Parts: sequence; structure tokens; C-alpha cells
Amino acid sequence: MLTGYDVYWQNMNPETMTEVSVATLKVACSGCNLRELCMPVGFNTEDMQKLDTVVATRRRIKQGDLLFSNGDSFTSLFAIRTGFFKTCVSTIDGREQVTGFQMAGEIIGLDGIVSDHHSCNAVALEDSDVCVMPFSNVEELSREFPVLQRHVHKIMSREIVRENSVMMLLGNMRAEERLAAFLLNLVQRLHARGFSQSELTLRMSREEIGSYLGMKLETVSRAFSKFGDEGIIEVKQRYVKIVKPDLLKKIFNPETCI
Amino acid sequence: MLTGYDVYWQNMNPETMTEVSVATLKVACSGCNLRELCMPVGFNTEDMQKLDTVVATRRRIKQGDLLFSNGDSFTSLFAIRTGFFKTCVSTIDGREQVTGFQMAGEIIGLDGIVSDHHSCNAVALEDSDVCVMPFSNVEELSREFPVLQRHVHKIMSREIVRENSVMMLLGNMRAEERLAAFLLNLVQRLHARGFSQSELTLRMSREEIGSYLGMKLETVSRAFSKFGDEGIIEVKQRYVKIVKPDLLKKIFNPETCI
DNA sequence: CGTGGCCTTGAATAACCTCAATTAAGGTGG
DNA sequence: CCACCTTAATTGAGGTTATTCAAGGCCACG
Repeated sequence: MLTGYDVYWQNMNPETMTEVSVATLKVACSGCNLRELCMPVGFNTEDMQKLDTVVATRRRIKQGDLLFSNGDSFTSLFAIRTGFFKTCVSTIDGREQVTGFQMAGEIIGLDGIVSDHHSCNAVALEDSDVCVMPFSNVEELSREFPVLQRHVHKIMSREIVRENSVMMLLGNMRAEERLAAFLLNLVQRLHARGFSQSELTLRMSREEIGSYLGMKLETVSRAFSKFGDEGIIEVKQRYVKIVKPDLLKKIFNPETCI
Repeated sequence: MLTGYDVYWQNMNPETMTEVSVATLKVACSGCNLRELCMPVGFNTEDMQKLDTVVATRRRIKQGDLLFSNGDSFTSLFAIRTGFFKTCVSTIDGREQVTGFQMAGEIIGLDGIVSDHHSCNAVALEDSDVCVMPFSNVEELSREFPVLQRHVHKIMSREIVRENSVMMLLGNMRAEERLAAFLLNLVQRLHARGFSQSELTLRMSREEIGSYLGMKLETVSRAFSKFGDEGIIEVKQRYVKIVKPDLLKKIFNPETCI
């Protein structure tokens, strides 16, 4: 399952990418191998066909480009098909806070609903494909299909709960705990998508990690090095191998032994 | 408008409280003076009567008691009629993070939707009344009334956006900036409910403020004292008067002069 | 009037940040 | 394909901010 993405993830050269893109670019949700992540389960074929209409179009976003930015009028949610994003807010004086990293199967754009305008930027950290889901479609189909309605509510609630954990991280934890939690969360999400539980290639810089975790890039780097020195992980630039996940969990929560 | 709450807010002795409670305890949303805060606007009388059924019951929560706690099964959202709450999450080793403070007209319990169980605690910081809105009612009526559906989505999106700002606060700002932002936010929300824009009585301890803002109670206290010394505010325990709101805004964002 | 909880304040310490120099990696054009 | 250039990551030294630990004051309540 999801092995196509595995290949995609490992090989970043354009040829392979095109190959995989063609292979995975199905037209409809009903044929999408990420359906279980984006969409509710337990639909019959007929309903599923109707649900396909929730996605209006696809958009391809190049690495470094914005999917949407602060102030843009909100019309659609976006389901990530391939690629990786960060969302961030910034102050007038230029300080930036990364509010999240999103990968395939995750939904972005929820921030725009409240005011009909986006309040953050979504930046592609690698070449990405997204499914554009006009929010009016989402709402219309939600009224028709209680299962979809519940699903949308769960997605928003999940985001609220995630942000609660980040607040805990930022408010109560020290640098190394934050990085441990970050790595464990990342690898867990990747594993749910069919990737390794122990190896990963970071898609973001030390500075972006630091912004997310409320610390400076040097502090992030030092924490990586420390984990490396202690044999908990192997680090080489953006490649990370988790050698001793138990120790990492122990750092994240000292009470949790093994 | 909302003057009943003004009285309630100022006088915390039980007699007055009972008096006000009786005065404001209307049965239905249609007759509630907080309707504009909790409910969508622009309904005709007929629809409004149907919307009244979203609230099943009332619950009174004594100061210090829990409305719900981590692990409780989720069935309902709660609209605060009177009173004040904090929500908080905690780690196994006992560290607590306040994730928000909620006042009249605000909705709590959204964290429970994703897993059908609450993932945080909601504690009354004063004797409070809440409207219990079974989530199945909310979803059912949302399917019937697009305006309500949109309203529910906006409430969840607003919470996501709020938490984004808190992440900015925790990740990028220094102690005094955080406290300035906190006070400005609090007084702005109180003002929207008919209270003073310059005076307030804090319902939470220094420790709870500190937990929310990611700092220790001593640091909170020092920041209060510093603002007091500089004549920006007057502080006496939990009473705070904002004397120079412009300076407070300037601290919050140095670029924003006046 | 005494007690306990909350708040304030001070001094010493630790954690993280800033500044700066060095090294490594990736991209580009010859 | 390689040298160069640019960007990202690492590491060290010193400074700043917030924390920790501790003592004393204020206030509400019995």
C-alpha cells in the first residue's frame, strides 16, 4: 500500500517524479490511494461517485511557491496529494512563526473559513500536487452526507487538538524535548503513509524547524548533534535515522520509560 | 445591551449572582442576549424556534469544578452563558498547559469531536452556567440550516486561528510582549461584551496566566509590576486598569506606533 | 486575629540566544 | 565533469532572558 509514494519520496530526481505523478494522477477520490486519509470511509460506489465532485481541480505548486497567502480570499480547502507544505503566520515587524508542516493526505486552508480570508501562508517545501476542494462543494455535500459532515468536523477538531499539543510543547518543554517530540511525530505520520519508522529526510531547514518549535536554528542544530553524540539518532544534514526510538520517547516524556 | 452581565461581572457576591442568574435565565436561544455571540444572525422567527432545540439543557458549574475532563466521552458542545473557564492539557509527569480562557458567548468542547473523547480539561474559574448542545443536534440542524452549518465551521476555524496566534506568542515573543498581548486580547473580548475597555478583574491566577503564556508565575508578576512602574497599567492583585493602551500596543508590536 | 493561599521581590543559576567563524552541500556555468 | 559560488548546517564563546529558590507581604476567610 502506498508504495508509489514511497518511491516518490525516496527519489527526488525529475524523471522519477514525472513517472510517479503520471502513475498516481487518478481523476477522482474514488480511485485515489490517499482516500483513507482525506475522505471518510464506508461509502458505497454510488455515493462515492457523488463525493468525487468535491474536488474541482488539481493544482501543482513548485517548491518555494505559495499555495495561498495571508489576506488571500478563501474559497477552497486543499488536500495534499503529493509533496510537503509549511504554514506560517508573521508579524508586521517580520517575525515568522511556522504553525505546521503538512504532508500527503492532510488538509490545509481551514484558517480561511472564519473570515473568508486566509490568515497564514502555505508554502510548498517541495514540488507538490493538491486537490482543490471549493468549500461550497464541501458544505453542500456535507449537508447531504452525514458521514462527510462528521469527517469535516473531525478534521477541524484534529487540527485544534494538534495545536493544543504544540502549545504544550512551546509552553512547557525544553529544547531537546521539543525536538524529540517533533521527530517522533514526523516519523509516526510518515509511517502511517507507508514509509520507514526509523529513517526520514527532512523537507524543512533547521530554521523552519526552529520556528515551529520556538527556538533558534543554532539550538536546533545543537540538539540534533547532541542526539547524534548520544547515539540516539544518526544525522547527516537533512537525513535522520532514529536508532533508539525508546530513548527519544524518554526524552520527550521522562516518565515514559520504554 | 448586556448590562445585566456588567452588574454580574462587577459584583461577585452570591446574592447578586443569584439575582442576575434568575434575570438572565431565559429558556431559549431566541431570547438570549448572547445570541449574537453564540448563534448565526439573520434568522426568521420560525427558523429561530427550531434552532432553539440545539440546546438540550443547562448546567451550572461551581468555581473550581470541571465541566469535562481529559478522557471523558464527547457528546456535547457547551456555550458559556455566564462565568469563565480555562481549558488545559497536561503531561503524564504533571506539567499543565492552559490552552485557553473562555468567557460568556464562547463555545468549548471542540477538542472532543475528533476522537469522541475530550483531550483537555475545562475548569470553571468562577460559578458558571453553560448551555449543553448535544453535538448530534448541532450536526442535524447544520444539515438543515446552511447558515448554522457555516456558523459552526466559522467557530472551529476561529479557534484554529486563535491557536495560531498563541503559537506566535509562545514561539516568538518575549515575556512582556506576551503579557501585553494577553491583556489587550482580554480587554477587547470583555469590551465586546459590554464591559469597560480599560478596567478588568482577572479571573485567573498569575500561575494560570503564566501557564497560558509559557512563563513562570514570578515572571508574570514581574511583568505586571514593570508595567505598573512605567505607568502603563495600574495593578492591584487581580484588578487591572489599562492607563495607556497605546503603550501596551506598542509593547505588543513595536512597529505599531500608536 | 490567626491561617493559608496568592502575589511580590531579590539573588543566583541555567537555558537559550546572539554573534561569529568554519565546514559541508548543492547548483551553475565553463 | 569540475571549479566556483551560494546557501545551509555546525560549532564555539559570550551575553541576555527567564527560571529557580527563597523570603516576605497582602488579602480573604474562618
